[in-house]
Amino acid sequence: MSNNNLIKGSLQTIILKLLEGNERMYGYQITQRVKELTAGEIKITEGALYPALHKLEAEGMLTTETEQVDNRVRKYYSLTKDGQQEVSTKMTELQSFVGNLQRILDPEWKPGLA
Amino acid sequence: MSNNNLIKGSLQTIILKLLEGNERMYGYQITQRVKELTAGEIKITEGALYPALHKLEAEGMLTTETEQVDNRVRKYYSLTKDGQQEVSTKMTELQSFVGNLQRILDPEWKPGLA
DNA sequence: CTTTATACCCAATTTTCTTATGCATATCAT
DNA sequence: ATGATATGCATAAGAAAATTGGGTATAAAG
Repeated sequence: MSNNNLIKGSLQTIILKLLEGNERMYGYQITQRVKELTAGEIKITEGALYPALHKLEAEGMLTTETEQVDNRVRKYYSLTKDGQQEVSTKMTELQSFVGNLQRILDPEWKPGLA
Repeated sequence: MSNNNLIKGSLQTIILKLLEGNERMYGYQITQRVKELTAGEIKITEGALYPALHKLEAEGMLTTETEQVDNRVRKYYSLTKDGQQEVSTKMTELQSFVGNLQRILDPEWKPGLA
């Protein structure tokens, strides 16, 4: 788990969005899913992930259930009702931000044209 | 200059890219240009901008020339040769990151289809 | 004469991430 | 058997990059 960079603040959105599509996931699984979806280009570090998960749980966005698998502990996270709301909010914000970013960085850019 | 959200990590890229298209710009002008390009949705705070400009200058990406305009000081920033190189690097990194972000957040997304 | 705009700057604090650990089990290769 | 890799959780020190809230100064507008 190491070297990425760029756009602090998108980790929460990533976590919430993945959980929206998966009912429940555990931490390690999230790191693997992100690695898989980005062909290894984005690696969520555990030092970033677990504090983020704990924070989201503390804020009432996630609930947890712990299970024993092969003598190892697994902590599953699921969206709460508030969490489901928050996915939409965060996604809107992020997509809006990315749109604005494109408008600044690429004057030719129009939505819908790559 | 106040309340936005989400720009962590992209400010340097924004500054460099704007300067690439403008020969030289001064700080206040950058804040106005960004506001204009994003219909007021992204506002660069001065507390973020000036430290970023100074850092880029210290790193040799920018050079400055100060001018007197209407008894007010203006500090113009221009890209150095290293700075021009850096624009490409940073743009590639950012576009790559945004692509990966889309792949995580929107499984339907394909490059070139919005 | 106060607000708004122009124009620069800094310091304290907060948020978020990196880096480096620590613990524990299981599997695989040597 | 033993050391590396994988699975799985977690925390702590520090860096990086913002936010927030000042400060200085001129000029125009109300």
